[in-house]
Amino acid sequence: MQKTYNIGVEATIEVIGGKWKPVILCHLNHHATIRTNEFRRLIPGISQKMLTSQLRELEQVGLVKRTVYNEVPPRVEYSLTEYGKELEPVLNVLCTWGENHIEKRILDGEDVCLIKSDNEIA
Amino acid sequence: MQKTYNIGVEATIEVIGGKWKPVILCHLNHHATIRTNEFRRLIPGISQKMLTSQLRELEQVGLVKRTVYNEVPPRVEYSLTEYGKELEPVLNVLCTWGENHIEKRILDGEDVCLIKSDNEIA
DNA sequence: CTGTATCCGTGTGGATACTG
DNA sequence: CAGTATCCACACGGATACAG
Repeated sequence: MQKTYNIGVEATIEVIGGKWKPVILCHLNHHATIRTNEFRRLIPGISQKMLTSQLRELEQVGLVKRTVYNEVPPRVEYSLTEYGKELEPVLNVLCTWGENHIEKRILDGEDVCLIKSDNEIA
Repeated sequence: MQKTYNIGVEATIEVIGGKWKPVILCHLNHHATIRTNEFRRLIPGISQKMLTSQLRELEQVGLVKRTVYNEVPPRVEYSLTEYGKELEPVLNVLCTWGENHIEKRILDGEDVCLIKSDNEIA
């Protein structure tokens, strides 16, 4: 049985939709390589379970690469695959629109803010 | 209490996230104005309930405008607001990435396809 | 440090019937 | 034609505990 889509975005949502995947991918878009615990710091709201399950699914569709180092203590690093890097324009535009939207809401007097613990870590 | 975000995309997802909102917005991005029943034809999978509820939420955040005409039979038209039109780059990139992803999967031998009942209706 | 397993509440979303 | 109101199932996702 054939799976059909009526508009391109349906396929996009199916792959990178949901509450956490876009966030995970955006961080990977900014950092090149991220360890598990770094994710838990970058995304304070996510649970262990969600983090691994979402990463596994992104791995399945070939967007994320998982690298395990046989060390003690164990070390696992995640990064975008070549195919995943094709998401860069998508992720950039999703991020910047959100930043602008937050700006707008601040100007509207809402009590929101953006904590950019993300960039310029090095 | 202040609402905080750690990365811009979190705000984006909060507003246009979910299973249907991106699809609805993409269609509005293509058509300028859409009637309720046209939506139900463009998005065969959506239920009446979901369609109206998602449209209401998009109206709430100021992305979609709802126009009611006092006619018999009743006519309601939806369109993007000025602010909603700022989503255009986001929606375009979401659509085209999905189209390319479907292409890729077809080349990989998967039984999927994109039915473009969407454009060139006129 | 990283990852699994389990339990369980809740929101999302579907089906149906009904109103203006 | 457009929208509301119920009822209800299920998967999403959180909390916790445990394992390699």
